[in-house]
Amino acid sequence: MKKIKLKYALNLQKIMESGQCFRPVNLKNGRYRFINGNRILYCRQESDFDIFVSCGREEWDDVWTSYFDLDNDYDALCEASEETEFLKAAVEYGRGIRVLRQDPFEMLISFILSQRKSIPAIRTAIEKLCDRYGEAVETSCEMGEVRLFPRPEALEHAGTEGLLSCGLGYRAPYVRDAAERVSHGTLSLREAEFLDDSDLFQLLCTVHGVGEKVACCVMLFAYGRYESVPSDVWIQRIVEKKYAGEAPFSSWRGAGILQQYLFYYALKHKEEFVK
DNA sequence: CGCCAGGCAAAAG
DNA sequence: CTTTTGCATGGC
Repeated sequence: MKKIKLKYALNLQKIMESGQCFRPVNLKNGRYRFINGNRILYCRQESDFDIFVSCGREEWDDVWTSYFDLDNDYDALCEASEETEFLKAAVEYGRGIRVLRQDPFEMLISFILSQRKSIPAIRTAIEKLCDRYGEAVETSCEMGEVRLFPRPEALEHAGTEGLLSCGLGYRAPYVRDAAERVSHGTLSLREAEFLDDSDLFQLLCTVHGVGEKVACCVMLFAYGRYESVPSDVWIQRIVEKKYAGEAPFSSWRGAGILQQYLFYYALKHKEEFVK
């Protein structure tokens, strides 16, 4: 394990619980496991500014720094916005959260199947998909075998029946359609990187089962579009309770990042927000 | 058992 | 164009 000193606060537990990722785990021996594409990282947290990682310095700099968005000063974003009392409290409470830059296909599928599911149920469904259709990888740390998120071809060939057996329900055809389009090259998630926000949004919405909210999640969590602000039931509750029904987020720079603090705060204070 | 879940597409008004 | 409705299944 190599020790890394961080420029900005990073908190693995908060990231794991912030609803933007579904596969990272706390292994309960003080170690966390993150998966980014075909790379696997084990880490142990000493403080918000010191972690031990299983990779070398080179891989950390090349792969994980951008995954954890560690060149971005989130506190500066907060100060630059038209800050509200609640935003300040939420940023304080959630300090160490990072908006991860995750694999586009994984995000597309994950958020398509997330609709009308609780976060624990989303995790269960995704793990089943990985166990059945993901490539098995042996880790060097004697941590056993890990399954990667399935490739588009694997989900395409899983068939609606296979997807149904992972608990996808009525979303199975949506996932199949998306996997097929990516697998056939009809939808190029790599070229989508070069589209501006508006074109990217419209492209994502052409996928069956992708609406405004899912498209925003993919833009924010896979493509680093930090002005993208997914609006779901939790955000609507926050707007009602704390902003008198009118969301000021959309005008903030880095609104997607700041909104993530609000979302995390609400998730961890359910009593306060559930009607 | 009943209720709800990081919504969406299709139908109806 | 805006509003309503049906949706499969797991977690609690």
